[in-house]
Amino acid sequence: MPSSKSKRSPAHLELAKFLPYQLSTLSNRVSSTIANAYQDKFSLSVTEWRIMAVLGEEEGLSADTVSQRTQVEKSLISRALKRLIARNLVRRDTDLADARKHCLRLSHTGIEIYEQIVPVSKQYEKTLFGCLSAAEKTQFDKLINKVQAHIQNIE
Amino acid sequence: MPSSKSKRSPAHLELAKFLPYQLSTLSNRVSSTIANAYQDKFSLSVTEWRIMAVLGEEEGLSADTVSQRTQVEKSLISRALKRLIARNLVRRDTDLADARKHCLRLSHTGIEIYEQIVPVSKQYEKTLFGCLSAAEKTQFDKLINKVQAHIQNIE
DNA sequence: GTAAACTAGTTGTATATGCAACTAATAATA
DNA sequence: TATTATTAGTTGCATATACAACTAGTTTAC
Repeated sequence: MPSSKSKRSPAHLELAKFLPYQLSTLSNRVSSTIANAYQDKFSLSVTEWRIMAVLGEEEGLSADTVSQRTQVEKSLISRALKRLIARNLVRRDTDLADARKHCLRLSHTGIEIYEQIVPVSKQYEKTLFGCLSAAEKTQFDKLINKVQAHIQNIE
Repeated sequence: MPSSKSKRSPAHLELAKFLPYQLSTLSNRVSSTIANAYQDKFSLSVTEWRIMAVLGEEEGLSADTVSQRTQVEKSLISRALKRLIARNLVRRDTDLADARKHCLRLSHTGIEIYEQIVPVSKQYEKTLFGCLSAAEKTQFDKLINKVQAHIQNIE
């Protein structure tokens, strides 16, 4: 005997419980909030800021490496770098060993800006994820990383 | 006495532990994988599919409601609807009570396509998040919803 | 050592996106 | 019942994005 409570449709998707959807709407909300802040306060796009964040962690990377680290398309990196260099936030030197490559680093001004942005970023993280306890935050991070690694594997 | 192990920079951001960044890269990876699948198999963009998913759950919604449910900008909804209606996947009738509003629902063809996509979506969720146990999945969902609600509150 | 294959980065171009201005319909107020 | 304010939806436009083609430099293999 079939269930008395039939579904709306034979195959049915509950969007509210569909992880890719949940993940995407949360991520979009977080990203756009932060993007607005970077734009308003520092006139930087998220891509531009990500490049700076990566270079703030490690100097002398190539554009290609930055692209891999940030998960941003290399053409976007190229155009974003053009703007950052024009604004004198990033320095670019040609690699002595391989003339195709460039060594990227934050300029003096870039470092100053970077150091202004870092606490702002941290504050946003605190505000947006402030409802999570330290344990929950760790848990969240662990889950994200687990899925991240898993997807990287199956690709 | 200062710590013997000084940081690279006074204010420093570890991107690998920065939740907004982690969330964004994971979400982008998941979304683009699924977007490619929808495009290849059904010639639907993610926005188009989301509209169908929402209408598959509830009929007769207005474009505005669809916009709120999907978290997609109303101009994008408008353009995506134009394509869906042109392809005869969605029907649009003018609301009898309020001539500004339209009642949207999946067409007969739309329902057929919907029912083809749902299992594909579910399979993608299973594949992409397959590394998580049922408990972890629940936990992940709970954390996402908690943050989601929190952000909605502070906005 | 030269041709072919590969890699780093840039640019062309088509499409996606999102804000703001707009039209049309309705509701609220005087 | 005019006048104004709101709301639903569309469209204009500027910018963002992404793929693919391209240039230039380097490596590999014959």
